[in-house]
Amino acid sequence: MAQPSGRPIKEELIVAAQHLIQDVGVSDFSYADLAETVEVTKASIHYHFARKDDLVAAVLTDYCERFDDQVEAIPPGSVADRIGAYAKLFDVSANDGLMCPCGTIAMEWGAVGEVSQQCVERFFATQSAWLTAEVQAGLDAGELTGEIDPALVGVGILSALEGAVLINRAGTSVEPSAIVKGLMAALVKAPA
Amino acid sequence: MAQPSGRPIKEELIVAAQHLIQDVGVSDFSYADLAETVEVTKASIHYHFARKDDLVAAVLTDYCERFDDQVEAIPPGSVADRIGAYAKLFDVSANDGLMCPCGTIAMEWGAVGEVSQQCVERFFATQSAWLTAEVQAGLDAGELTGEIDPALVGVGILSALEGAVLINRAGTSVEPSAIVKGLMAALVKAPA
DNA sequence: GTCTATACCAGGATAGAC
DNA sequence: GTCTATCCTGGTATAGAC
Repeated sequence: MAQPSGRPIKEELIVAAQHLIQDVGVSDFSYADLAETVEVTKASIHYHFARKDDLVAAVLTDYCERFDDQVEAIPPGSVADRIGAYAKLFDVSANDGLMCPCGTIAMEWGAVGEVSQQCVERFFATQSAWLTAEVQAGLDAGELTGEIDPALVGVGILSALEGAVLINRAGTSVEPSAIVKGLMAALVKAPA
Repeated sequence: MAQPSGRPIKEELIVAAQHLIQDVGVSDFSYADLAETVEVTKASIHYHFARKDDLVAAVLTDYCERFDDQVEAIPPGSVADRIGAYAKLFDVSANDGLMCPCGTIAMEWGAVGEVSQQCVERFFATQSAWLTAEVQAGLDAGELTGEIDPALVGVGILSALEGAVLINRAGTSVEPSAIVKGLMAALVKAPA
């Protein structure tokens, strides 16, 4: 992938583009912006990613992959701890106040190609499923209590996280993980 | 406001622009799009709203006002019912699958002016406060139970609603109101 | 694989007639 | 208050030299 000598420009482009997409979205970042950040010319970027949507798709693919890695790295433990750790992945402090890239795409849905869309669809489905499974495990283990529909709570936590990231850009300042903790508190059975 | 004869173009522009903003966001809608929808020329739009951000600010002001009206119209009743009715305001089926305009602005934060930003900040603060007050009322009335921090749950429900609207644009198809119902279920004390 | 230069188009905004 | 016509800028993308 990376040449023996010289920096791996393609990777640099993906990283910088991801940052821009998280900050201003797909439509509002330009090859000119990216060129300035990475210190190459627009034409060079086009060499690596002929069309803008190729770059966007590469960014999303990369993001989803690395996100999955982070989720897999969550250590075993109580469901509350695991979901707490998961929620921290969305925190403002962990992401420089930037959006989740998949969240921005959801909003700019019509502005990206099919590859990107499928990537984002899969992301939300995967995260929903992971959370649902955790909630189910919590119920099975007797760690959670009350009227709980695992699938609904799973997608609910994901929604709360995405929404929390969003409104934190607009005056709110409550970390996504704190919000989920607040919602989960009522579901966790008090230890005897 | 509206002329005795002739249609109130300014209102029409605001309504159509709001729809566009909810659909594709601020940056991705153009005066050309709007001109086509309302069947006037770009120049005419500029007569009513000299700069694009004037239009955006007008749209947001109008939206927030009408949203507040809808919230005020929620009938008295149990907290669960009231929050349920509130959540329905966000439903996909009630909004043609469109985003909450304030949600789109939160994402495109840097692309709008101060007036618009303040409007959105106030919106989230207001909604958060309303939900928090309802949760508090539910606790006071003994309707809700468990480990509940009203402020955290209030902003949590708002987050879940905004997030649910967002991910519903990307493959998910669970109504925001259903999600909130699922989260609330665990907080509501079973009737004796 | 990176550059300069440029084609091409669309967006926001303005001027000025009607 | 609406129109036609136009300006200017900035965006994506391409051609072709190095």
